[in-house]
Parts: sequence; C-alpha cells; structure tokens
Amino acid sequence: MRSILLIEDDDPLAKSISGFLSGEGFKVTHARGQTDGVKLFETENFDCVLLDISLEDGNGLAICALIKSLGDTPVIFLTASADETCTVAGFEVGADDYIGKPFRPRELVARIKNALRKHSGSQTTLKCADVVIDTARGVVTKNGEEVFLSALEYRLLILFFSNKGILLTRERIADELWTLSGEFVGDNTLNVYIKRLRDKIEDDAAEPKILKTIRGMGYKAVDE
Amino acid sequence: MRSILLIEDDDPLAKSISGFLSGEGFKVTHARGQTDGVKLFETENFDCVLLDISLEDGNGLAICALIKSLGDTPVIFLTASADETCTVAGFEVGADDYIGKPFRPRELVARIKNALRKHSGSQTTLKCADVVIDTARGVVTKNGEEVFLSALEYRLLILFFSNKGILLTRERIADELWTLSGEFVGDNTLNVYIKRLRDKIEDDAAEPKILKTIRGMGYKAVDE
DNA sequence: CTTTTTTATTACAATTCTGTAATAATTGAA
DNA sequence: TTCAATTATTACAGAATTGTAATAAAAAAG
Repeated sequence: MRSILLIEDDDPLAKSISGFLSGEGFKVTHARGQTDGVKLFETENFDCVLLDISLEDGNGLAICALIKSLGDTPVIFLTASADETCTVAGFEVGADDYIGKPFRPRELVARIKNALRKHSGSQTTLKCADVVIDTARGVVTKNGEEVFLSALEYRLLILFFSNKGILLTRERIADELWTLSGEFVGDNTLNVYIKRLRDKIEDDAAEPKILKTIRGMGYKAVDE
Repeated sequence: MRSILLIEDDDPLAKSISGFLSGEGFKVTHARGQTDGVKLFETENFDCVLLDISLEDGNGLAICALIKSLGDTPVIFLTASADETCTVAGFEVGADDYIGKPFRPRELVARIKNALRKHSGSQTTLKCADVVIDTARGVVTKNGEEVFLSALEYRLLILFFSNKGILLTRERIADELWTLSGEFVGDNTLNVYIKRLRDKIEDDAAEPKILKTIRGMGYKAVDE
C-alpha cells in the first residue's frame, strides 16, 4: 500500500482528503504543521507528500525544498491561492505538481498516481533481495559490499532484475545476451553463466534464493 | 533550444500560446488538428507536446495514447473543460500534466519546464556525440553498432557521460573507479584506460572529439 | 632552444573472462 | 525403479582484461 504524508493545518479539509484517499487504498498520515510534518517525514517512509503551501506555522516552499534535499520523494502542493506567482515558485523548489483548491477528489487521486508513476520510472537502481544494481554507476552490491561482475554477467543480472518475478525463457535470455550481437553460443553456455552469477550473488549457490530455476522453461529472479 | 509541438484547433488561442512560449525561448510548431499533429510528430523530434483534448477532427486522448506508444515524449493536455472525468481520463492515457483553460502563461511555462525536468531525470540512456549508453541494458553503441566494453571501461564511460561537459579531475576519476573499492592503482593506469576507451569510441583516437584532455587538470566528455 | 612536466603509446605478464566439453546431479515420466 | 531429459558442476584452453613499466610525444616553462 502506498503511504502519503498530508501536511495541512485546516483540520476539516484534512479529514475530508484523508478519508477520501483512504477509501482509494492509500495509507494517509496527517501532520498539522511544519514541525510535525518534517519530524514525521524524517522518521517514517512516505511514497508521496501532499503539502499545503500556506501553513500557519511555516513556509510550505521551504518544507518542499527541505524534503527534496533529503531525497526524491514526490511532493504535490495543495493551495487555496490562485496566485500564479505561487505556482511558479512551487515548481521552482522542485514540486512535482500543484493543485489549487477546491480539490476534485478523483483528480487529486489521478495526480497522485501520476506523480507516483513518473517517479518510479526514474529509478536508477534495481533491487532484488540484498542485491542492488546501481545502473547509473554500473556497480553491483550485495549487502552494501561491491560485487565484481564481468560485462556479460552484469547484463545478465540487469535482464533478470528488470524482469523481477517474471519468467525468462532460455531462448529469450540467449537472444538478449548473444543473438542480438550476431553470435551463436552453445546450449550449455547459459547454464554456466547462471552458475557463475549464483556463485557471486547468492548466499548459497547450491540453494539459490534469487535466481530460481523453472524446470523446462527458464529462470526467474524472485525477491522474498 | 527545446522544441514543442502544439496541437490546437483554436487559432487565436494557438497564436497567443505560441507567441508567449517563443518569448520564453521555446521553439513552437503549431498543428491545427489530429492529422497534421500526428504527421508532424512522426517526422520531427519534439521535447514536449501540448495537446488540446477536444479537437474538432479527432480525439485528444487517442493522440496521447498514440504518442506514448511511440516513445516517451512528455504530453501536457490543454482543455477548456473543467470536467473531472476528463482529467482522470487524461492521466489514464499516460499524460504528464493536465492544464485547464484559461491558461496563466507563467504557470504554463512552469509546468512545461517541470515536465521536461522530470522527463530528463528518468532517462536510461546517456548520449554524447554518436555514442549512446543504454544503462537499462548495460549496452553501449556507436552509430547504432554495439561497442564491447569491459566492466571498468563501461564504468569509466558512464562517469564521463553522466558528467558531460564537466571537467573530471584525475583524482576524482581514480576515486570513483578504484579507491572506493579499497584498491590503489598506479599513476599511469588512468592514461591507459583513457587510451583504450578512445580506441573503442572515438572515430580517431589520435584526435579525440569526445574525451578531451584538459592538461594539468583531467578529462572532459564533450558533445559537439 | 632546452628542460621539465604532463600525457600518450606500446609492450608485457598475471589474472580474469568466455565458451566448450565432459561429467555429475536432479527431476519428471514411464 | 528405471530411464530420459534437463540442469548443475567442473575443468580446460583461447581470448580479453587489468595493472605496470618503459618509452615516446606533446605542451608549458625557463
């Protein structure tokens, strides 16, 4: 379930938004002001922040800037003000969207989902169990420690992790790794590569928890 | 300069938007309807599409779906309708934003810039001259042809391309490639790696157009 | 012009990668 | 259980990678 931090000092409005979003399947946490909001943000993990731009006890723009400096959680501004300058200022501190009151509930949900969707697309890391690929640097780590993979091992792992939970047939894998570059490799080569990858990323290669064999079909990366 | 495709059948409005955006430094191409719009989109390259949802000769939603199926150019809906269902439908076909008329020019610009910014962040390819790194697959191509890089060469190239136009000191590069994994390498090693990369990605390694030497400082990837 | 510093190039062993083959283990079916 | 098919493992050469050292070339300084 996606969790949302709502920072809004208008209690009735907050209750209304909160109720509606809960009904849509979001987990909503409500903070009444800047102090609470920032504290909550720093202690819990949220998928999205809904932020009233005009709080009584502080500046919404500053909160947004702070949140953006701490990571890349999407921030959507809520505002009564129809002031255009305000909107521009909101985007300038890195906001992802800006919605004027009065809110139309279904549009609010659509915009939240849009922000979440766009956001997940910008991931540069692929994770599975305790193994992380940082595709922006080309580095693979297991439990935070770097794992050295060869060029082909790296591409094979990327293929698995970007299709986490999905079965990849031997044919599909061979195509992606070899056929596209015009080469043909023997039937057993993939078995060997799987073995080599398992040796490097599994706790126990003899009992793989990440790269599962689907007999007669292919392999699958699982995260559990 | 960022190029924008404006698909809008209300001529005076189009002229007004077009004029304003041009003044803001965008290159605006105006299409009066679905047919022209799609044709233009398929023949030219745009950084963003502004799309009237209610065109006389077709359905804006369908155009958006088509554009999104062809790639991931950001699409922003423009609409007179304050209909909430319409907004939701817009996001459901993959729109990046949805702006109701009347437009406030500066907000329009802010939202366009926001869409462009979010978009560039989700790039999985790094380009420089005719060399492209597809970080989602771990593949490097030059003029569309695959270039085989070793693991370290790949990481070095990523470092350069994700800092295109920025000078990287020898120290910084060595840190990124070696020191972080606790190793220490000789002073000349980087020279050799630069040479090897140039041999693989430059037209003429003796006269590098991509990986430039900044004497006394380090290296820089340039795109011109 | 000469010297010094910096960068480029070449060549070289040690290591790793890559694909194949042979063999072993496992699984599912007869 | 027995057999056949599939997958895993090991071992091995040829190729590529990696880091170093020696030398050459280029650029800046004196």
